[in-house]
Order: sequence, then structure tokens, then C-alpha cells
Amino acid sequence: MKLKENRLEAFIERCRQEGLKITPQRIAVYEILLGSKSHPTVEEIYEEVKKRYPFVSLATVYRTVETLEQVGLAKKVCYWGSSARYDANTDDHHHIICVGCGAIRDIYIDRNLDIPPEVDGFRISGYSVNVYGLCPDCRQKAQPST
Amino acid sequence: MKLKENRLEAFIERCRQEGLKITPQRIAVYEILLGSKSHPTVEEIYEEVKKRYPFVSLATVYRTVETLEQVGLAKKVCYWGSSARYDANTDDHHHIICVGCGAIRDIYIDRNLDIPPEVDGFRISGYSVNVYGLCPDCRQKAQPST
DNA sequence: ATACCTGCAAAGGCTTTGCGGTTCG
DNA sequence: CGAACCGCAAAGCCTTTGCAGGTAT
Repeated sequence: MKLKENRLEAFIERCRQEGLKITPQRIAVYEILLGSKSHPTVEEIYEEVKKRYPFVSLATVYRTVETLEQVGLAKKVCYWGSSARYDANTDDHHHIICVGCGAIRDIYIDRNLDIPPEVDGFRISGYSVNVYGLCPDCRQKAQPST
Repeated sequence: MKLKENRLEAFIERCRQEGLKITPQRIAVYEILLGSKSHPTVEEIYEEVKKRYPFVSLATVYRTVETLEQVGLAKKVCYWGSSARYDANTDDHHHIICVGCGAIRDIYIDRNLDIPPEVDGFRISGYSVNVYGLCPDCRQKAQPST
């Protein structure tokens, strides 16, 4: 996929800018994030990376995703107090979360909320919309008819 | 405050309905939630309850807030992977979160997003808007001018 | 060459759980 | 009286950190 390659190159470029070393583990983590639409947990990323590098450590994955977030190549997403999830899609988008199993999917909402730049003394930097619902799988498990 | 008393009575009524016992600790936790606008953490609730019942246990507070959530008298709110916070305001409202210190304040947004009842196979039950920004305190600490 | 990175293991928060004794209804 | 609840302590996640050796530039 062309897009993915471009983003990998952008990633390498970005690392150079920041003085970050380009290690196989880092590339693997970022590739996995790019190739996933499911907003994986650290554990899930770890399992994937292990397929390629069986000796990788969970701590490395934690450190890597944190680094990715700091340089703006990934976003941390947490809901329900469950484990953190990561997303390499840095578009302006929102999330729909299944209240049954916690699955997360992207959702695009064209309507703009135009929040004023200052509310209650807070200086606003952005907002996110979380839509809650039951995913197809959980609907079926709950009540095959709905 | 009249409203608060009403809500306390409603709480007792609700407990009776559910067969829950009305213990001093439970009342204390709920009263503290009602009297707070800051969406306190479990630890903070615990500190408050301790002023009244010095021998209360943190585990009890955890169990109580979970019970309150289950019967719909409180909501659990978590952001940024920090500790969970609780909110006895069950109105239809949203939150503004300080990206500096994690403080949470209520915000009312009149604009309706009218999300369709079904998106991508998900059956939608609701949505929440999280607005991010810097609270007055953090603004001052960061740059006294902004 | 050296600054950064990794793997390992240990420690750190936050939260939950098992148990015996206590309290509410 | 019996079921539900409490306090205590221990255990269970998830995540971070210190350290010694290894790697990219």
C-alpha cells in the first residue's frame, strides 16, 4: 500500500528530526499501528511485535508508544478505565465505543461544535466526541433480533 | 439545601428498591458526591469520608461508588488513564478537562449532534463530548500573560 | 565513540477480592 | 435472625523505572 509506505517514510523523517534512533522495534510498533484499525492495546501490539521479534519486551512497547505519542505520530485513547489503546490515525476524527466489549471504531462527524476559544476561564484546545453503542457482534449476542 | 435533601431521599428510596442496605458509609459517600462539583477521585472521596468516619476503609469507598454507578446514581468518568472520577450529576451534560492538571468541570452544549440511531452496524445509545483545554490555574503557571 | 535504546526484573499506582466479624432490616 | 456490608490485608492488573549491556549514527 502506497499510503502506508509514505507514512513509514514520514515516520523515519520525523524520528530524524527529533534525534530518535530508528530501531527495528520502533518500526515494527509503528507499522502495526498503521496496519490496524482496531485501536490496539499495548498488550495487543506487543503480541504482534513478538511474532516478528520474539524477544521484544513489553516495556519497550510501552516506551515506544509513548514516544510515538510525544512526537505526534500516535494518539492515546482510553475509555472505561480499561487499558489504554493507541491510534496512528491523526486525522480529526472521533470514536464510537461498544459498551459491550469495548471495541473502538473511527467515526467522522461533519457537524462542527464551534466551541468558543475560552470557556469558564479554560483556554480551549480541542474536543472529542465519544459515541456509545452496541457493536454488531454484541447486538447479536444480546438479542438476535435487534 | 432543599434539592440536596430531595436527592438524598431519592437515594434512600432507590436503595430500598434495590434491596440495598442504608449504611452510614453509603450515605456519607453519596452526600460527598452530591456536595462536590469537582468530580472527585475515589481517594478524595475517601479522605472526605474519613473526616466523619475515621475508620472507614478505602475498599468500602470503592465498593460504594461502584454500587452507586450500578443503580444509576453516579457516573464513572475517566480520562488520560489517570484515576477514575465520580459524578453524581446525572443530567445530560458534558465535560471540560484540563490537559495540565486533569481537573474536570461540567459544560453544557445546547447544540445537538443528532447522531443517527445506527452507525456502522452499531446501535447508538448516546454520546459524550470532552472538551480539552487549560484551566485558569494552569494557564497562569504556564504563561502569566495568556 | 557515544548517546540512545533494549531486555529484564523489580517496583509503583490503582483497584479488586477473600475473609471473619459487624450491622441493618 | 439472616443477608448484606464493613475493615483489613493480600493479591491483581496495568504501567513505569533502574540498570547493565547492546545498537544506531
